[in-house]
Amino acid sequence: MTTIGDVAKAAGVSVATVSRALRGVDRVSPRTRERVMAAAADLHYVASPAATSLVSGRTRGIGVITPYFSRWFFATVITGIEKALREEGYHVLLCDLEGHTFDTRLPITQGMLWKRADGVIILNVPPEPGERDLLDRLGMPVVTVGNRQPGWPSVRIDDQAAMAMATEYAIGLGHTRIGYAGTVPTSVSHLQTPFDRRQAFTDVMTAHGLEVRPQWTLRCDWTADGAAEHAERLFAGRDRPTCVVAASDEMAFGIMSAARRRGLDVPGDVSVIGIDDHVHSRILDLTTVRQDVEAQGRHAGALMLAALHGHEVSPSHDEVLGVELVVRGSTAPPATADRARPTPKGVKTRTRARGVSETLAV
Amino acid sequence: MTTIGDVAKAAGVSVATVSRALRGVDRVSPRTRERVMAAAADLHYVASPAATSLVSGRTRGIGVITPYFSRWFFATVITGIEKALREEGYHVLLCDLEGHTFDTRLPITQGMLWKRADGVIILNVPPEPGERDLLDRLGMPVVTVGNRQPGWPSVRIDDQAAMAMATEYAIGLGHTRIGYAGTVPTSVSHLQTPFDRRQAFTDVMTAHGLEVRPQWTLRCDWTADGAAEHAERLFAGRDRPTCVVAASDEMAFGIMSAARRRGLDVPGDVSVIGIDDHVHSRILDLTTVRQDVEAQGRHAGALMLAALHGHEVSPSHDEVLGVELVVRGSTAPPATADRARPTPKGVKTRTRARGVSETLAV
DNA sequence: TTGAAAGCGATACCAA
DNA sequence: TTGGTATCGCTTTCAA
Repeated sequence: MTTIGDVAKAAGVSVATVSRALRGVDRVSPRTRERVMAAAADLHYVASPAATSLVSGRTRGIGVITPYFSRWFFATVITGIEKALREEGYHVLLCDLEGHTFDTRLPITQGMLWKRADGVIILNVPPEPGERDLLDRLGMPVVTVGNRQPGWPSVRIDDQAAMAMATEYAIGLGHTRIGYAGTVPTSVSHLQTPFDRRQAFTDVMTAHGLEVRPQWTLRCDWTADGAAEHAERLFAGRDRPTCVVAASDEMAFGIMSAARRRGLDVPGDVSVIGIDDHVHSRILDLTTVRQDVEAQGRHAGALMLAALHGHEVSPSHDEVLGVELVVRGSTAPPATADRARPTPKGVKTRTRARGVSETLAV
Repeated sequence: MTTIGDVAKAAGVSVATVSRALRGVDRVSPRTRERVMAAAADLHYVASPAATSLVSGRTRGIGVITPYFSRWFFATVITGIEKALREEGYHVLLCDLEGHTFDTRLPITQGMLWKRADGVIILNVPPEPGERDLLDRLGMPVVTVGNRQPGWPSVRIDDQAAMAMATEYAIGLGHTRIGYAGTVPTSVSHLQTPFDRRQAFTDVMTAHGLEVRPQWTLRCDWTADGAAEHAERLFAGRDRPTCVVAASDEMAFGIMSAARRRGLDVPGDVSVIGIDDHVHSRILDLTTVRQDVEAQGRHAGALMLAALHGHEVSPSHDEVLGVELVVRGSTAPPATADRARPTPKGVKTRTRARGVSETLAV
């Protein structure tokens, strides 16, 4: 393993000069620098991050905490984060919480990530109290994605607005018998996204004088399989909704599948709408409210870099990316409703939603 | 930031003793250890990985190189890796190659990963020559997933066997007009999985005296969208196959979608079969050849840990996990064929394939 | 512009 | 069983 000393020897200068020359800072004569660079290249020299980190205090690593790495949404956010960070020579330390409860997390996150990272990006999970303490104590920059946490800047969409858009669209088609998928898990009732989306659904329904029927609310986890299972039971009954609004596209996939398995036509017998615009939503012809997931990751990364570069990032910074309705073939007016306002299948309509409410001040 | 010195002072011992007590190695009197532990806990002491790494030479980080980590397969493998490594206190450094060509990769992988990691796990991509050099020079353990590379142990499935299983099944149903999706990208023609699967398809077809028609071979990338686009063109013609074998489930999704969009019934007019058993394959009722993706990640992680613990891991170690046929509703005998060997839709058949050909010797 | 030397925070060897 | 100390590889004053 070649060290800075080897390079110094080869270039005939001191290690201090090598350090300065290689980092491009400070004054070093062009000729000296050239010699140093040549020697370093020759020897395949790469500075030891451990040594650099020990003296400088920074690691060039950013911890990313995610509830489920393998789910499309999270993996895509992280892709965005990684791309943004890589440009500046930072890298991602992955911390997947899958399979851990609120209680068993701390040891994982603790020594595992802290002290190895210069900052942390937290996806969609609220911090455990011990983690908050730790982060406050360490004073490292934190950015959240997908939800707001007091004291930390965030990047997200407006979950309520997104769900309102989906629900309004369903109602606008003439549906009155509307089911819902995406309840708040009782084990982690503090998850903002499930809570906000359900809230918005209920609010919009109520505002239109429509009833939210408990028996039409699928109490499933946020997976396609889970939704399919619950939806099959729903569709088995005689008294079923003409439309189901799902809080995520993956659940919507499950619902469409269950409907067809029960011999129901989508959208003829039942309409389905989701939120996300998952990578498979186009081919499955799902009407949805689109969010740019990778962009959220990129923005979070940029925010982190800004903080790392010493730019002031306000804890109240709240970057809300826009969403848009993407009408596809899984929705239609209800079979029995009057067709005063038909939206012909196949015509793609796009509606812009709220834009960025506050932009990154770099 | 509390250091080992602070703990030593608080416990009234030397730093050397603190180091020994905390790591649990060496002999330290129980009473001393207790005092040290108490002091450390009190001060929220966590050893600096940088300092530890500088002197010990190890980082407890494992680099994971992946072509696209937001794709289901890769994200799932990485989940498995992360779980295995975390148990032993190792963590994952992500290196996504997406958007990089063979030529622009080295700088990314170079200083970014090397020297920060104790080992590297490479998913499905062959190493760039410079990377091979680097890895050989550094002499760090390497494990590959998804394909074999000379000199490095691997974890994978038998791609040829998997594709043979799919193709045989299609032929066994009576199909003779069979299309294929999953060609080898010309830009990276050395990718083993695409190559092997296509090879096996061709071999099996030939062995049965069946023709592989170029116009029925979809030259698409390995995404659902790409496959859908190409498949729509295929299904637009009059002369179309009665079955399409896809080298991945995601492509199969696209093909099913395209067929239905063209008014064709699946499996009535065209059967579709894939490889993977993607998380959505069950709800989409896709017949496929199942592989345990997360297990591949876990095994790769275990292999890496074994190497790190100094156990001998042979470079020729080749761990081949079994696959199994999962029959669902996307396949049926061709409409025009004689139905001598019908496989009733809805009856799930599972066939065990080759098992692990060699197991990890720890 | 360059070099010498003092840390950064741990580990591990050698004494005690 | 414990403590002193050299050492890991680099950055960063402070002098020259």
